[in-house]
Amino acid sequence: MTVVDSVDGRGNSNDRVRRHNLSVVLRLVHRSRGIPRSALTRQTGLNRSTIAALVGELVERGLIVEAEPDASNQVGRPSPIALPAPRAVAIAINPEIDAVTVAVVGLGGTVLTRVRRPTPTVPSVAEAVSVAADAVAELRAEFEKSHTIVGIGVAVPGLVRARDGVVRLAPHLGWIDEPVAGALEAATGYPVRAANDANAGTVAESIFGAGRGVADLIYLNGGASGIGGGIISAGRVIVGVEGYAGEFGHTLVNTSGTACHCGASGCLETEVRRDRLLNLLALTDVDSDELEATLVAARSPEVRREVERQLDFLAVALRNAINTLNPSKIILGGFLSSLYAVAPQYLDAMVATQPLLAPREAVSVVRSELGANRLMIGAAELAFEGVLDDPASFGQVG
Amino acid sequence: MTVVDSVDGRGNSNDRVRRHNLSVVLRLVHRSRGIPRSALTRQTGLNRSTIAALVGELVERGLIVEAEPDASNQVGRPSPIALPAPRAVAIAINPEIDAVTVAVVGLGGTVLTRVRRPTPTVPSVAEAVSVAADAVAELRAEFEKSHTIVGIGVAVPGLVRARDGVVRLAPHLGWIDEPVAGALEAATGYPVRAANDANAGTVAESIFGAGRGVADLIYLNGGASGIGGGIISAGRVIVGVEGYAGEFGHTLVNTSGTACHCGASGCLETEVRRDRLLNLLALTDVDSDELEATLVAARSPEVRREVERQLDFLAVALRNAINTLNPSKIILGGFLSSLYAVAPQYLDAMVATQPLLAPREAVSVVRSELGANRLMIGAAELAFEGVLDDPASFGQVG
DNA sequence: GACGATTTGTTGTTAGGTAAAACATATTAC
DNA sequence: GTAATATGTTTTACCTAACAACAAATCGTC
Repeated sequence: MTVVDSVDGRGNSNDRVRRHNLSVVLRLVHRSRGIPRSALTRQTGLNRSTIAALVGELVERGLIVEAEPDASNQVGRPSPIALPAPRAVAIAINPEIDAVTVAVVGLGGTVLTRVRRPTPTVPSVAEAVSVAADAVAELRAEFEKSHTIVGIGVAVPGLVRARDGVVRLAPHLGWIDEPVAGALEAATGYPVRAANDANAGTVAESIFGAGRGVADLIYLNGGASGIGGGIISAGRVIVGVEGYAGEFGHTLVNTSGTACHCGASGCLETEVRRDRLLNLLALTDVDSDELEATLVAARSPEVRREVERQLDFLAVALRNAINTLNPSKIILGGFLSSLYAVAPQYLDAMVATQPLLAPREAVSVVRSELGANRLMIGAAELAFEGVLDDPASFGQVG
Repeated sequence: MTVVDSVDGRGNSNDRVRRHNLSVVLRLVHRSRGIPRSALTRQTGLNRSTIAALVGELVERGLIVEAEPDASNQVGRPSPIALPAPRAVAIAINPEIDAVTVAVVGLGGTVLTRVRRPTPTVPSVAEAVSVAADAVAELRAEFEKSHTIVGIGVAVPGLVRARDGVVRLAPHLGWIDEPVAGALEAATGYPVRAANDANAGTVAESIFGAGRGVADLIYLNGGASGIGGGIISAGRVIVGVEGYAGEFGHTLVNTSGTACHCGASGCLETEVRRDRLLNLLALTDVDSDELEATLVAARSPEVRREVERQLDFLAVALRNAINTLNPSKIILGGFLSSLYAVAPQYLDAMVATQPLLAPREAVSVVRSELGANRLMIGAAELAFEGVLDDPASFGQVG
């Protein structure tokens, strides 16, 4: 692996080195939530004196703070702990069919506030933007004095064009080719970046959840509306040419399957469905925890059959993903995580036999670790991206 | 897109900047086969004087040469053309079931010599290594005086662990867990890197073939033994955690399909097979061009039915790949390219309806452009990687 | 055919960032 | 309490790229 990246064919000028190094250090602090300066020195390979200068600048800019050393029981002079500064925050927005959720998230992935604004009906773009902008205005009033809001990230349940944040299709919201990011920018004045919700979840799990420290992973999320996912390869999110990558929900898993809203048939998300489980369990409108508890407690053979049927199809999608992407971890979220919780050995057995031997030996299936805040954290990450890429754009020195 | 990459968390020291810039410039020259210095200035964003210094060092190291300016009909002082130096070469090796092919490939992807050494039977690793080492010794004698051999790249029809070049499984050669790279290093004294043959083909098409200038693509190759592939995303090869990524041949395309040697069933490569076409056409042991010519000329409805049946299954794999990876190009090689040549509109129609609308609008299917030298060029790229990453390791200055 | 405009190569100078070395400091081990 | 160890701090030196000024080579125009 190379230290610096040359794929874009851009050269490196002198002060870009500084920017790059600031970015590297800030990212390490961001991901770690508290890391000694000595560890920064080791992990970056930079000189002690250089790290001191970089950390100094980041502190001056208000992006990180230094805390007293841990009682570490280590020989040698203790090293101060670098922490994400509480000042820098991002706003995360997640429109859904029955509500718009808005949160303030700190650097380091801490959710400071979270408000859920129910909508009477499935919101149009204008409604969702209006509700969100209202909430943003309130949060702004609350946080603006004590914090610096770097921007807004939106996690949308649909296909989002990365370049400009246009929602190409959000089937359950009924949105088609809607410039959501642009509308939110106009309504709030903040820079807005939008992405698919499962992609946001992937980033969150990758940095702060079950994927910490894993460079090659696949995240699959089962939601009320369908199945989405995301890919991290060599530590980078795979977005594809326009940002639509990760749609594992429309992988073919059943040649004789039924038609899907996407136009094809036999898709993973037509076979593996949350509502089928709810129906069998005679539940309506429950949250994830309740569904999982009921599912785990269920003893009916019909339930067991349905669980295994769904896991059979999930295994097909996993086999395809493992063979084509060779991940070291597969993280299951939403009701897929619950399905796995009910019969882990059943799925494990299929994952241990269906993919090719070499890639299957390298992979393990785990449940997601982040809870309800996953999308907020992932969306905020979109907004932090600019600061993490170029910390020198934030705050002032002197 | 960031100018420099920080995903590995390494910082940037001062002389690494120089290495990086040398690498960027060399890669541009390598990929372009002849590029004016002024274009290097524009594409890197570096200063004229800096480019002059970098090019000067690369020339001194014997990695590039400068040629007279083109008669360009442009206002202003003409800019000399930077070309890959003829001196730097790599050796490419491709073991197959009936022969071992060895080639000398120049920087810039030019195949200088190519020798095919037939083997009486399917070679064992020892036999293949011995045949290859023989050929390498001869080529070394021929080239050593006038050229500098940077190393050896091996394209293996099987799963290769990237880290150490161990062949985990080459089904048609019957190789299992064989340290091929290590054995070749011992036999030749050169550094050896090995990879899957389809991955090598992907790299070759991406740099010099149908994928030139495309950052997000999928390559699918149909060989006598099966179907392999590779992924380029954001300009980088996706290898996965151990190097096994790209095995599209074992994507499920038929729920009621037959068992595959991989242990699963309904795989793409059990349904889409070259030998079925050969049987129908009453051909044996023909090369790609003959197969394609016969296939295109065939008028029998059985042949047409089989072609369409195979394209139906191929379309499923493409749908999955398009939905999950959102590429802008899909490149078909080997007999998949021939299949496509017979009925392009048939496959295009499926690609235009089965994937999700947004990603399918962004993708086009094309045939591979590189011929028989594809694997040699891709394998050589493995060997060039070290020099391209750190040109300062090659040659001497002063 | 000469002159201006334009583009690029060349040369010398300057600014800026990191590494290295020497010293200072805080902790553990004995 | 002293030695060993690890890390923070300060100063210095080196290296790289940018910049500016000048030179050179081409095209277009009168």
